[in-house]
Amino acid sequence: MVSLKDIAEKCNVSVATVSKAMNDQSDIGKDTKEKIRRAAEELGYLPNSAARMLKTKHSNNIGVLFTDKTNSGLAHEYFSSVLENLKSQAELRGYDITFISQNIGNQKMSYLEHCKYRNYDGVVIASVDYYDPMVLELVTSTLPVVTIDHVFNGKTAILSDNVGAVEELVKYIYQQGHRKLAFIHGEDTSVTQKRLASFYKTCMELGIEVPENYVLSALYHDAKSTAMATRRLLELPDPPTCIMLPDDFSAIGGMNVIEEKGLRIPEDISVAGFDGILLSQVLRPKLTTIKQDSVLIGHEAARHLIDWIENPKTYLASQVLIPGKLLAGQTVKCL
Amino acid sequence: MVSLKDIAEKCNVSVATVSKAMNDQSDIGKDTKEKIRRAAEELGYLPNSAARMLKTKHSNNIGVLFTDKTNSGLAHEYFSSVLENLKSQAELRGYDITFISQNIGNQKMSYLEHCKYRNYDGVVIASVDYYDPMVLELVTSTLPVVTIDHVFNGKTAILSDNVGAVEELVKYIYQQGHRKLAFIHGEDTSVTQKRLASFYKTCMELGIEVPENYVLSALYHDAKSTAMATRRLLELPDPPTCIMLPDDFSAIGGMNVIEEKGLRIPEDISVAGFDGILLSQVLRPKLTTIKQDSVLIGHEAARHLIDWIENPKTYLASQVLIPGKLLAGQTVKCL
DNA sequence: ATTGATATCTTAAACGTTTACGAAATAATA
DNA sequence: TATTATTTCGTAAACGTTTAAGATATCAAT
Repeated sequence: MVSLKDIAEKCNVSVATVSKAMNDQSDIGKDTKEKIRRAAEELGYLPNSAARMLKTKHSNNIGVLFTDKTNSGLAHEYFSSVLENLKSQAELRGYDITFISQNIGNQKMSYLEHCKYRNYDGVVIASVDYYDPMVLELVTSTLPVVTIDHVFNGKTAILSDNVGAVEELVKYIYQQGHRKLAFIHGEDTSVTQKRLASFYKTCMELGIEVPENYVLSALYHDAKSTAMATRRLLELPDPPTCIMLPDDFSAIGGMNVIEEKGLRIPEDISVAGFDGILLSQVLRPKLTTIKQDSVLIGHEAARHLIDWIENPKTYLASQVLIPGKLLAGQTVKCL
Repeated sequence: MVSLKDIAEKCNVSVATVSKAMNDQSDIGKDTKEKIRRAAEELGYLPNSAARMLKTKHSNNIGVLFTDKTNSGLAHEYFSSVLENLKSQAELRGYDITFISQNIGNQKMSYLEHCKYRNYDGVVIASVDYYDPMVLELVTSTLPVVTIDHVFNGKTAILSDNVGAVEELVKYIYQQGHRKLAFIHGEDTSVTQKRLASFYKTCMELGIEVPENYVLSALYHDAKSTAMATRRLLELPDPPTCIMLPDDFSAIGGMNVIEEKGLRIPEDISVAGFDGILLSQVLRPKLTTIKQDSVLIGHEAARHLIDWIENPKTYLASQVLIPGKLLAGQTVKCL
């Protein structure tokens, strides 16, 4: 490996001069800078991140914590899209992305310890168990942390506007004439709580009564459990005219049940999804859903984190609300 | 940060002793080892990866090259699953995973340069343009490299058995009585070429003639283009009785077209997918497809790469064929 | 008692950078 | 001309490890 020393010898200058020349410091003459840069080019010089990291204490590397404990994680199109865009934006700003894990070499360590070991400049957390003590340890550290769809005190959070989205969706369904609205939600998370609260609140504002048995629990990204919940709704003595399903993928489970019962969507019963993944726009009938802006969410996560990293003194942690967008498909009938 | 030096002072030994104790070297006494370990624990010692990397030249870090140039990439369930399982297996073996990009800090660099800069111990490549000069540069380097679904000389490749899979699928369809088999393939890649060749070969062996207009080109993971291709097939004077579609997701496009034409699957026409993603098992009718074992592929990629990294002298690059599995659904009718 | 082997620890250099500080040369100012 | 400022470069230490080589002490064997 060719190092600064090799360049220094070739140019008859000191190593310090070479270092400063490569970093474009102001105290090196213009012509020597030229000379050094040319020599570096010729020799095929590449800086050594380890040495640099050892001195400067920063790594140009951000850690991401994604887990797949639930059936979400990387397999979920929403999160993989967030990750993809986080990655591309980070790359533009000159940062690498590596997954935070729990052991390196043969040494077990906590998430935070991993971050310190690798000298990550910052961390983004998404799709994890936010009540895991190890996650807690991480977010209570002094590292710049941005979380997605969950807020922690003193850290910035990028939040898909679930409250606004559900409100918009409910109002849209109301406008189509529906008054008997059911809601199947996913497992209990802060996101679920927001959606559910927004559902109740909007219904109340619109003067819709929501029978207790119109609200059921299923699992995100799980066709089977929403199929079961949907069946329960259909067998009700007074079934709803429209069902809001946990997400676009699990919606398929619900739609299957409906069609197996000989009912037609949306003529006999309406449904709506959530997420706005590619799938939703390809299904027939096209799914009415809310598109979560995973592209912007990924970008903003990277942007905020790197702003924080690079201006730790002036950066103010905040909550960034990313609006969703109603995709009116064909699954909600106008009564 | 607490370093070896701090421990050394506390224990009245030299830094070297501490280092060797922590690395469980044989030339340190049992009781001093104990003492040092305890002190390390008490002080909350964490090794510094940068310093370690600087000396040892290895990083316990592997680079992965995934791109999203096509509409595949991370958004594709197959690849995200491969990545997920690559990640989990690498973690078990004590390696971190970071994405290979093209610029760090404000410095543009090639993939290979990135790898050298970060001292990656090895690289896995998947879902990229394998003819990109920068990719070529990477695979012709001396780094341990394992590629997925593409083979390079001297490197190990983890290959989903596309040839065997297509053969199995075609034979299955043949057994169901079909003789007029159409094939819509994705964009031209080595995977596509294998599938296509296997399709032709198997058909020939079975004595099936394949009219030229039964083989059409579309795009992977793109419902619209396969919809178009499917339409072309349906409008043929002598249409096929079964259509093999590029993959499970794009299959939806084809199935939509068929149903829009008033035809029923599989009563009027049969279809088959490829990939075996979750979606395929949730569609109604359930899709007949080939499941690519993305879990094993991810695991094997990690296993081979790390074996290579840890035994560079004895490791022999090879090609690992991972069999697929026929998932017989309901979309291929028994004639 | 001398030698050699073994076990345990230390010394010191090295990895490739960055950076505070100082030195020398040159230019500007009084 | 003498002084001060400016520009440009070098010295040397530091970051936290690892490791070859050496040192010391212990112990067994001759």
